[in-house]
Amino acid sequence: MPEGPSIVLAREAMKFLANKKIASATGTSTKVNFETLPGTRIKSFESWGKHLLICFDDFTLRVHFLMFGSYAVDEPKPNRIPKLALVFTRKNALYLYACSITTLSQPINEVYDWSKDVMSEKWNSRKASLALKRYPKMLITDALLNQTIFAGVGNIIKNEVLYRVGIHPKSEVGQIPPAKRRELMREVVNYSFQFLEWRREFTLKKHWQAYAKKKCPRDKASLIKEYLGTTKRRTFYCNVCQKLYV
DNA sequence: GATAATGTTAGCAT
DNA sequence: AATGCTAACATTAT
Repeated sequence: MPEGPSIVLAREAMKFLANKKIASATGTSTKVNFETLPGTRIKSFESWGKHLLICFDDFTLRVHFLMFGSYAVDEPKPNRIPKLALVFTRKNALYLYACSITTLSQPINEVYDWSKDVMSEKWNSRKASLALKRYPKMLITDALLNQTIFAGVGNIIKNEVLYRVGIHPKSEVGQIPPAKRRELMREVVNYSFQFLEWRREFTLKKHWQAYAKKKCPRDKASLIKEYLGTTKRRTFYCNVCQKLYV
């Protein structure tokens, strides 16, 4: 459930629950003030990168699904204990599972820079480029996963984007030529929105070219699978199609 | 049934 | 002090 586009889908799926009065709030989260919720209404659902934001009048619940988190609308998942269960009416409810929830007391516009979210209409690739300039030795495989630069990009998007633009994951950010860097910036957003549409149609996997693949679709050679970067994440790449800039 | 995976961070070690 | 690494968390498909 975790990458940015999936959070956008979650936000869309929950949208209709805004402005409904909460009848009960329960769950195992240790960071939620359950007793303050009944009687109130969710103002809106927002998202920033991989954060799902449940906005109330004067606070916001920030939900992060990490690797395995999930949600259910109206019908709870059987045999699962939610971190947060919001029941609105006999029919309508929201259940959040295996996620991390925190409460933000500041207005979200003071907390979040929307221009860093690749799924936001306020996304600003120029700012991301400037951020990359500040860390010229950083590997591109790490830079793409850096949520302060590319909020919402996860390991699938990272692998697919690098393959599609032909950049080797071990390339140093500062060595990528400007034209290539611009192409990368374009593809990050382009693929993320394709991800959104393909996931909506349940065909995301079908469109993977590199992620979890064994053969390069262009070269027919083997893709290399290696655990790269500071967080040692699964990385799939083709030594023929993807150019190493060092 | 073991394994590994779409992610992040607290806490310990250097 | 600052940096860096590991363990921990949690669920599901293969």
